[in-house]
Formats: sequence, structure tokens, C-alpha cells
Amino acid sequence: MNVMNSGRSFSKLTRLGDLIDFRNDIVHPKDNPKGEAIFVGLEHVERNTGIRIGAEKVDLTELTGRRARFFAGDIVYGYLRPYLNKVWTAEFDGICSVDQYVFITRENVDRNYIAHFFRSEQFLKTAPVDSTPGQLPRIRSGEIADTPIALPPLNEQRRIAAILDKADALRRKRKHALDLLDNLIQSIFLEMFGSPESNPKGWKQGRISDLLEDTQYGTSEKAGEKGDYPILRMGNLTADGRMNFESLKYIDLDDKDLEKYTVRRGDILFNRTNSADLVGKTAVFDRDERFAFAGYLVRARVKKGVSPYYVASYLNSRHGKATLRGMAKSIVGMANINAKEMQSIPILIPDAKIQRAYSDALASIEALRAVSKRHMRLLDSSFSSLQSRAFSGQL
DNA sequence: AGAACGAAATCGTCCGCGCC
DNA sequence: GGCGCGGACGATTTCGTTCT
Repeated sequence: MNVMNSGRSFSKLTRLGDLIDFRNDIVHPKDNPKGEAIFVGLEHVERNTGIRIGAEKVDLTELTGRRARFFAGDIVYGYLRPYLNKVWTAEFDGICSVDQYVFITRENVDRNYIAHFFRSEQFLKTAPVDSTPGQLPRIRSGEIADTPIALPPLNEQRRIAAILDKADALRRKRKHALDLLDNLIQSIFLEMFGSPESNPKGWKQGRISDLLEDTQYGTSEKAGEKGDYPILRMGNLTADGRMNFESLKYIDLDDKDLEKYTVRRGDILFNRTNSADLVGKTAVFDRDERFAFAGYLVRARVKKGVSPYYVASYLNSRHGKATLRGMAKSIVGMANINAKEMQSIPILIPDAKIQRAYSDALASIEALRAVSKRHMRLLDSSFSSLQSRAFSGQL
């Protein structure tokens, strides 16, 4: 049977269950396991990329619940909420949650090929997800085993997996480059202004209020899917001090409220209510379109000659974050910093000239970053097109 | 209008129960 | 009696409403 009618086609479709085995090696607390193990749970695997973002050393004698054992080279697949796409190839031996299946590939089956298949849209589309009440969708082992998969000869599998690996590696490299640019920005800040604690350059000391002309809370109107203006909410401020414009909602505004509840280029946005870690996220709005902003954000406009980027970078710096954390008032699991408190934060006031130089430096790095970002998006889209061709015999 | 607070949504761990 | 299934529960994050 041919899978595709164009390009190279595979000779047959197989059951996924014929290519892999479930390891099913459970650690039971009641068996009194001894020693230590590395735990890699769902929380330690990044969604979509499958990159391991952590691990935990655990004492097996203190284990209270069941765990699954995995060994280096196994495919560890999070079958709870499969749309999160958490597929990790183990780099070492350890244990994971029982909401992860551990797979071993059989003879003549390339494990990278299988791992890529688990990650592919084809798999997510074909494997039926059971809808247990309570928002806990899972793909069951039987469904996984019955999923059809095209299986070319081993060398073909390797070739396809290698192409996908290469494309994936490019994405990671690009991501790394982006991280380096972020570090660069922080170094430039320190280089130009010196550490805020020791003030080696002897700048004038002041408070944030000295630099601001005006602060304003956003609208508390409820936002919806439709409306005249897109509205910026907490999620549109990233933890590293940027804006993103994803998952926007919309709102209608009276003309008289336009000035009050919308931002313009160069405004600072400050997140006054969030969890203790995220409260105080700050970013500069740098577009020309009109956006409204929500009530848990504070809009701050700087005085003439002040760089909003300097202020935002200061609040986002390690020192700034520590200050914010110290002053946040925590209630019911969330922290607050109101506009007055934010303005009372001490800050150094460097010359306008050097603030401008900082803005300029930042702008040129951001330009580089934008190029990198665009490149990243291209890589992403070519990766997913490669992926879909890979499993339909077109690679 | 601004601040406080409650609720909802999301994610993931852990555990008990009943079935094969 | 082990394991799959289903869900209780806690932590985190976001959003909406109520109070002052």
C-alpha cells in the first residue's frame, strides 16, 4: 500500500505497537527500593521541544507513590494532556511519573525516528484521546499501539530522523544565539551605568517618580474576542522584559477614554498584580498602533530626556527584581505593588546623553534580535513542513 | 478609580479503587 | 494482587468582581 501518491513512498503501514515495547518497569514503594534516582517528571520536559528543563534527585526509600523506571536511550512520552507534546529521549537512567510511558524500540527501528513520530502532528491527530472529566485527557497505551505508522527500511528511518534532527539543531542554535543577545543587553546596562548598589559612576540618586511625568492604571472593562482596540494584559509582558502580542483580546472604548486607556510608543507598562515571582514585569511599548491596556497594568510615561528603556531595564535587572520582591505585598498567593510604591523605588539618574546612548545600543541589539527571531520563525515553519513530509513518504 | 480579593483555568503529582 | 483508570488535590497563573 502506498502512503502517498507523490514523491518517494513507503512500502507499508505498520502498527506503532509492533515497533516499540512498553517498558512498564514500575518502582513500588512497598518493595522498599533503596538508593537514589534522578526523577524527570512531566514538569521537567519542555512542551513541544522535548528538551529537558530540569530533574530532581530523589531518595527511593522516601518514595510514597509509584514511579516508572527508564534507561538511557528510552523514549519517555507524557501521555497526560498529550497536546503538550512532551516527548523526551532519556540521556541517563532514572525514574519518571506514571503519567509518562517509557518505550524501547525494537530491532530495525530507529529510536529517533519514533521520537520524531511521537512529536509529529500526524500522531497527535490520529491517536484518539480519551476525555476523562476534569480536564485530564490522556492517550491510552492501546491507542498508541494501534496508531498506524509508515516504516521505511532502517537506513531510510535514520536518514529521515537525521534530517529532522538537523533542522531541530538549527532551531536550538538560533535560540541559543537569542539568549546570548539577552546577556549582552544586561552587560551593556552594567557597563554603561555601573552597578546600582555601589554606584561607581557617582550618578545622582533619586526615585522613579523623578523620572516620570504620569502614571495611569488600565481599564477594568472586561475584554472579549471582538472590539475596536486590542488590549494588552499581563500575558503580553514577558518575564524578561519584552512585549509579545499573542492571544490578544479586544475591547471597545469611548472616545473620551482613548487617551486614558491606550498606550503610545515609549510608554512603560508595569505589571502591578501577579504571583510573587512575576509581579513587577516591566516592558516598553514600541509600536505605533493603538492598544488599550488592562487594569492590572500600570502605564508610566517618562519625562522629556528620560529613556523609558533605562527605567524598564533597571526594573528588570537583578537588582530591580530584588527590590520589587522585597516590597511586594502578598495576599492569597498573589503579590501587589501599586503605582505609588513602584514610583518610590530608588534609582540612579544618569545623564540624558548616556541614557540616549543606552537606548541606541539597545535598539541596535533589538534589531539583530528581530532578524534572529524572523530566522527562528522560518526555521520553525520549515521544521513543521519537514515533519509532515517525513511521515508521509515525501522526504 | 484604585486596591483587594475571590474564582477560574491550567498543569502536574499522587493515590485509591476495582477489575482482570 | 498488580496495574490501569479516574480523580482528588495542590500549586501556579490569569482574570473578573467587589469593596472602599
